[in-house]
Amino acid sequence: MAEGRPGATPMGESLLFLTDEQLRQGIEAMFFAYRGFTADPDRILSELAYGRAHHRAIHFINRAPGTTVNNLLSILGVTKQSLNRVLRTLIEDGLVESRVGKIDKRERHLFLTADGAALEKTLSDAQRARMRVAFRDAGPEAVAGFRRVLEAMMDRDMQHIYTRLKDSGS
Amino acid sequence: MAEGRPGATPMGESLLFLTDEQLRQGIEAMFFAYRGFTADPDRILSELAYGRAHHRAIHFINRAPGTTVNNLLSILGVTKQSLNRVLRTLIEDGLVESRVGKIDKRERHLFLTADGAALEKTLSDAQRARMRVAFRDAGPEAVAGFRRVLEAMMDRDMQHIYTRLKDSGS
DNA sequence: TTGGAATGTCAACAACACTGACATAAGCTG
DNA sequence: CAGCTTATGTCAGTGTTGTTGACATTCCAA
Repeated sequence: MAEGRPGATPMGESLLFLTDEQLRQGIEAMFFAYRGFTADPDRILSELAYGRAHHRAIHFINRAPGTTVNNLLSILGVTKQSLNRVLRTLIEDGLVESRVGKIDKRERHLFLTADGAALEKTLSDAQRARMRVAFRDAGPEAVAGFRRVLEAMMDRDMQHIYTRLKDSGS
Repeated sequence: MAEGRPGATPMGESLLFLTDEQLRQGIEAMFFAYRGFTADPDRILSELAYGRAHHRAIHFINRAPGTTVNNLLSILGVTKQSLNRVLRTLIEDGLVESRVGKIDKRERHLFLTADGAALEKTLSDAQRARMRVAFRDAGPEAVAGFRRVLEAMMDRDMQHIYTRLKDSGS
């Protein structure tokens, strides 16, 4: 989207939202909001001896059941060792099931068990509740803008992954 | 989930943006965007043997020069031990100066040195550059919505801190 | 059969958070 | 002044999450 009224003055009227001060406020808003964003799930997880990494794994396994380990790695952007530590505990605890691939037997396909799905629901209910309040308070146009800015802030790879997930879920 | 029809929805026009699917997309957008948000500073910091915690300290000391340790603690939301570890290295490396309070000598007031200010500029230039592109691509209305949603997502305490900082900086 | 891909595992390490305990200095209150 | 509180710093231990590097296993494909 290359914008830019051809004839308008450069600083005329409305590039105010691009001043360093405005950008800094955006940065701080991201920082404080992310804390709120993770606060509710974090509280639940800490009582279960799990952390954010477990939440993320559970979230995306729920979102794309049967996903392979490699696919999950590219979504989460961590090393396989790091993910493996988390997956191992989730599998040991009976929240995640790992099935050997039928076509390619090297691959492991990941699924939530009933217990895993229950925890996922608990976590995402809490996180969605906050998001719902924020969305409702801000209104639909604000939500559209929120998503537009966030999407533009992602790395290109993440944009693709995000879009792919988004389209698969609707 | 069969939805769609813009005109005749059960909830009266437009509460579509509050469906679970929409909320989940918002959640994933936050997750992926935050990765992008921290990516550029993280790259710079990793070459200097610093981490995100150092960045946050530097950012807020720059934002509120002379702030006390306790004030910084409430902004960052970590324990004093955690913050102290970071501050100690920054002071040792000559990026931050700690001055005993004149009125209350128990307090330490924190300032960036010239070197500290230089690093702050490097980091915030990188982070602002990405934010600027995202803001420009999304447009002013989207930016306003972005900020409205983020603000509504914060914990109440953080809303107050955020607002106070915002008003002090403009 | 050989090479490479996917996965898993072990070890070591670092950043960053936590709790708990204790020390010091300074301010405040009775 | 004595005693309590506050602000800060420090030490020790622990946990989660990330990293590298090395190596083994399995299995597909050329």
